[in-house]
Amino acid sequence: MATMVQVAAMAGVSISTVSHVINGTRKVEPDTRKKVLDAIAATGYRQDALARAMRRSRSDSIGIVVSDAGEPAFADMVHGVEHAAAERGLTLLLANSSEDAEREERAIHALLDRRVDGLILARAATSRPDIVRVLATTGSPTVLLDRVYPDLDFDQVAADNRDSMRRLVAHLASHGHRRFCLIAGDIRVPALRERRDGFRDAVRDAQLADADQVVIAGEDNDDIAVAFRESLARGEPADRVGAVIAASTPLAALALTALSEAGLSTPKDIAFATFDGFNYPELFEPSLTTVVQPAFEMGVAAVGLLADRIEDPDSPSRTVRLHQTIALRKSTEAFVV
Amino acid sequence: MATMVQVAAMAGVSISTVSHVINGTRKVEPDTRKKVLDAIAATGYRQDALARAMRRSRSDSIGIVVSDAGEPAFADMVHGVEHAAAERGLTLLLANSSEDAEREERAIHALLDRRVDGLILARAATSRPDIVRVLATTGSPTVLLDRVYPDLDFDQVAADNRDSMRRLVAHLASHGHRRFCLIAGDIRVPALRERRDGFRDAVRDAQLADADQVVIAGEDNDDIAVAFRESLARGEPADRVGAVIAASTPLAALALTALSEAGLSTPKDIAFATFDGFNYPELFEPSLTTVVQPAFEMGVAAVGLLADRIEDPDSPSRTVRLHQTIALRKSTEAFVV
DNA sequence: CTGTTAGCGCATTCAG
DNA sequence: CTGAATGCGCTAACAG
Repeated sequence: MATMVQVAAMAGVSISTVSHVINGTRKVEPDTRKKVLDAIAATGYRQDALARAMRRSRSDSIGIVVSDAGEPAFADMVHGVEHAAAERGLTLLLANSSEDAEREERAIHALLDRRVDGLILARAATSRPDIVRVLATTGSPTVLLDRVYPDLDFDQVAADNRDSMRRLVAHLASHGHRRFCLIAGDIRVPALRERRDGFRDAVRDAQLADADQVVIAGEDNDDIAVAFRESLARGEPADRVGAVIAASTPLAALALTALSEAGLSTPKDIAFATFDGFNYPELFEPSLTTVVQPAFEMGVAAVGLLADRIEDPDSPSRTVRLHQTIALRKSTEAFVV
Repeated sequence: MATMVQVAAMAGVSISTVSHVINGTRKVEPDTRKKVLDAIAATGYRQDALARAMRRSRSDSIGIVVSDAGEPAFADMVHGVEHAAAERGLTLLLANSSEDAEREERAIHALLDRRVDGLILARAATSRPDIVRVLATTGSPTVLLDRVYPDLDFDQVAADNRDSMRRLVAHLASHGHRRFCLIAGDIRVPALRERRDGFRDAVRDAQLADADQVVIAGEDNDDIAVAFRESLARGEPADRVGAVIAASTPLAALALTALSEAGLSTPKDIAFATFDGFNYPELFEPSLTTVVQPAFEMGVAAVGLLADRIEDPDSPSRTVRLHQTIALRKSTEAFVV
């Protein structure tokens, strides 16, 4: 690859002039400017991003670490981040943590060591508290995405999980459902914990009997599946006043499998709703009532906060909560009262 | 952040010694070694990947560009690439092209400008031929993934699309199906073109009447949907000897929607099979017969070829074809003959 | 076994 | 309006 030196030689100018025409960083005579541009075209010169970043101590790139960019919700967040980053001329470096603390740590360090200007982080369920402390002490601009921690002094972006769950359950309760089974999942994940809390809020609001509600939480999805099957076997929460709510897509998959095995059909025997949902929800039979994250917008918002933080490292940190919409579909269609 | 100079100062040694203990690149007295290690721990020193890459002209990182890491098949390929890259101590930089030629080009350049050691590329349908020429002339180690071009002199990894389609159709034909509708999609995409060709092979092999076969190809999925609906309206290829085959996941989604609108049920009225498939295939009713790419293994293989290429830039290029398995499920369950 | 030194390619003072 | 010179943090000769 050609370097500035060769371009400068060919154009008969100094490398400093070349640098300035490339970056538009000072006035240069149209003639010399043209000579430089021609030389660039002739040599196929490209700026070396590494050398440039090293000299400027700034790379115009940001990193994002998510547990799995293949999960629909994260995929959309990544799309939003890409969109917003491109708009600001930032290159995006993406890494998966696979929901594993060690891989998460490696990914963060790999990104930091490459001198990204900032980091967007959707922490793994088992994420070590240390990692976030490191970020704080080194002062690397960081925004926490989707999985947010209220006690941490970071910029954060998430959906209004608690309120959405509350609204969902309130809606179902207002249509006569009195008995719920919430498959809450791994409540070490803040989003899932928030959804669980929203469920409790709603139960209280609607004055449902606590004894009629089942909440299944746990770290291992296989255990959760077992617990759910047992719950179904005990006859909870059927009887046509029951509803099952899955707090995430993997949990929904597990729940639907168990329901089908138990010979229960939706919404005839039991109502069903989920958060996040599947790639092609319209293809499911019945179509599933789903609380949808504004994932793309969350990604955009994260980049916005990050860019501001990079520009002004000392401003107070902000948390953005985005509204989730509830798509009511057939799986919770009101039974005849 | 601390630099080598500070570590060296604290340890009372030269920076060259620091470098050597970090990289284990020459013998150093256990005592001094310990002093250096202590200083590193005390300062929280981390190697600057940029400076190191610049000096070594090698970054120990590779880039991958796919149309959308959120698509299940690509997500799995990315997982495979990550796995194999981590195993070799390579950092992975991932970018989406969103099936857009311009964004693809930007992504490739962003990666190249950051001096990745090599590139894995699943080209967009509209990918400009130039881009690949640039890669060839600059000699950047590159492997083409999933979407391969037999006339190009690159290392390539793909599934045996043509043969898999041939086997699938042969199977269906042997169970009595005589009339097919292949939703082939955008045959500018090599994988889709190969599948189309495999279909033709099978029709010839089984001596099916050409006039009974429908192949719908096109660049725009909406147009394809319209064409498919019209085909169904004409009564093709129903009558319980018909089968619909979708050549990719988005095409399957479109096909299933149209079938359901037309009031046709599977497999009672019509058989259905697809390539790649959905995230949770077991949740579909009926379960769908699917030709599954060995996506993870394809990712692993791509990294293998790339690492070899980086090591030996002048070896002849290789193409790896991986076998696809056909998961037979209810959607093609044999009707009673 | 360890230290000194010359760049990698670039942005940026400081002089002219 | 332009050029010369310095150093970002690091590795790899080279010299002791």
